[in-house]
Amino acid sequence: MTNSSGRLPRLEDVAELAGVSHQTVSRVINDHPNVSKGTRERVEAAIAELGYRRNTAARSLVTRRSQTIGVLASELAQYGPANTLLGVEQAARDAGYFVSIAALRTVSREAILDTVRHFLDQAVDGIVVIVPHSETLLALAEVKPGVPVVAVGSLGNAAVGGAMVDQRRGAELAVRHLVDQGHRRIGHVAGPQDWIDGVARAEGWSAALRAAGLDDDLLVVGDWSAGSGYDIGRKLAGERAATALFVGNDQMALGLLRAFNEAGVRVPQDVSVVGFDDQPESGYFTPPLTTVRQDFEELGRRCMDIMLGGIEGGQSIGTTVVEPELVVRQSTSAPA
Amino acid sequence: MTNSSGRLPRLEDVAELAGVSHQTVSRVINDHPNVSKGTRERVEAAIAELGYRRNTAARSLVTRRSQTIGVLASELAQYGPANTLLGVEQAARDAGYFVSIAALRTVSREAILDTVRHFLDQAVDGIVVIVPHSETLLALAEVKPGVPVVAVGSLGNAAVGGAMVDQRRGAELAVRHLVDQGHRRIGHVAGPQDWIDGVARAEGWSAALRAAGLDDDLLVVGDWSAGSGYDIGRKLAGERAATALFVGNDQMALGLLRAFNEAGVRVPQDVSVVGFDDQPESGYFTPPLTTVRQDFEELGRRCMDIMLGGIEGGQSIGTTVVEPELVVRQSTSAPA
DNA sequence: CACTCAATTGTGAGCGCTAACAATGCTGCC
DNA sequence: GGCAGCATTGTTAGCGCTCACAATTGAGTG
Repeated sequence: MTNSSGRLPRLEDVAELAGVSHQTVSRVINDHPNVSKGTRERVEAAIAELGYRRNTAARSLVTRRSQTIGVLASELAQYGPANTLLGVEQAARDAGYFVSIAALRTVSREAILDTVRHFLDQAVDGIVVIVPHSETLLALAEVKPGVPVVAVGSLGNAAVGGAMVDQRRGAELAVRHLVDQGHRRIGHVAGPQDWIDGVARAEGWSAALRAAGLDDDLLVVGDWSAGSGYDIGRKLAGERAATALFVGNDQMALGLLRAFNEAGVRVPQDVSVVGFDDQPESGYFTPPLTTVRQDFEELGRRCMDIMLGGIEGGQSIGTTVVEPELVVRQSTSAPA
Repeated sequence: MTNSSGRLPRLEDVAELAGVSHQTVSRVINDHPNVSKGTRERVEAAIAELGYRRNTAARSLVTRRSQTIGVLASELAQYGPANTLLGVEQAARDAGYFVSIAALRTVSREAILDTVRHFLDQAVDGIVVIVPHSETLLALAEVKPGVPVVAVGSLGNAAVGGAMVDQRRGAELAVRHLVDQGHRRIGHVAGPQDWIDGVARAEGWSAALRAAGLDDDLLVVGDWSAGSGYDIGRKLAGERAATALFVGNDQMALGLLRAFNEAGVRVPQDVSVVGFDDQPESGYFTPPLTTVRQDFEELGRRCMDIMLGGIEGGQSIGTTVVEPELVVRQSTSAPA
């Protein structure tokens, strides 16, 4: 810990103190096999005494690796992406990687390419993309970053790894729950159709209905926000075409609940509502929301598993799917 | 763009193509003054032709700067911290810095010191701390990172810069609004008292009440979660001591609203409720929530202003305060 | 006892860049 | 015309590390 020279200690200083060459110290730090036990202990003692820490810049200059993962994200203020980031960060740091982030303010091909370049300037060892728009994959296909890329929320492709929650399965869970309760007219308040999840949930809803021999003609599209859920809710309260609604996310469901409450439509007596995500607040809506839970942190962790496989192995990049889970609360019941 | 050798181009390659020395190229990249117009243009053309990008590792090896800001955060899944991060990221990237993050899973002196070390390994040029616990500042005082540190949510101290929203002022805004409407018994559902904001809002509430000649004896402490708001709401619904409640954040207010609804306590007719934060959903609660808005992104941006001042100037580190704003909706009215 | 072979340790070069200094060319001025 | 003084460009060294290879040691073998 004592630092007489005012300069940070380097390999050479440790070597001198331990009475070995700098190369031997390097071997100790990097866990190379051929170092005798005694030497290793002497070196480790010297490292501890000087409080030596390896200079990352020098290391990455020669190895051409930065021990850094770049996370390219949009919508970071949202529950899902934020928790995915948390999962990625945890797994990355556990694996000895730094995590660099860049938030996309607008999602466009240009912005994505720009940010990838930003990361390449930093010589990241891999890029995790948390941008749930469909066009992301297209933009990614265009750039050849030369490092592994894993896209969250997609199955990826030959060049890009993927980690996703099975959205169609989640939609199916929600619809089946409603069908089981006796509903026959089940509508869907979808997310924007340029979002991967927006499309997947709508498809899942549609497929599950058709599998049950029911019509899938009651579809409205929102923008994920509580505000759009509110607007749609006002409209739907007037029509009353469906006895149950599968809503694309919990926030829209919140707005919808608010609109129904204002309009005197009772949930679940008049209309049943199922959300998607299971945010921490969803159990405290009025009424508490039946919804589909996604484990975002797990998603982030899996994402890093794939990434590490891609970095270390170098072989073709993988894919993983996380299963969603239905959480039944009080916003659903049998139709009147 | 053509890359014949398979290796990334470096300074030397650009120099050769432009017919100058590598040092001149370096000067062009770094915007040094004494380069003739013609040379500069020739070099820039060569850079464009080769698609040259500076090697960050080599640069930071010699300059001892990484152009990276470390963000040490906890509770990143929450609305406030997430948006603060967004503001920091934007300002940092605009200023040409990379942003490295580390999330704290548990807040403790040890964990904070550990993470600071993690950042020092990376040779960050500055550290932004988004950890709203009171003990954070204490832990930070202990470590001498050798780089500027800015703590969000505090005024900092001699060694640590600060950027905060004026919490006491926000609490005052809320209380004054209730007093103006005629309330005389105004309770507070506080956040945890080991959080800076939890304490500051409670103090602000207390001070504003006493300034109005009212009692500040109705205080309950929650943990920020909707669940704790719900539990407290059930208890309060039975007591009915206050005609108005200032709740520490919007999530607890949501839980409280839920409990009141279940218990048949009408808001605002029976009890008025004010929240804090103004999350995007708060306008869609039942009823829409009167609350105090904090501009977290602005907070993050200001934070980086101070940071940049500390890095470039090197002089004593600054402080900034962002003003909160009252947003009146439908959860408050005159007492019955 | 000389020789091979493996285990361990050391030596030298160089990753790509910037800082410090040296060299060059050009202007103006006495 | 010669020389100071500035603008511009080049040269050299070295940041701290890892890699490739060389050197040394010691054990095992015929």
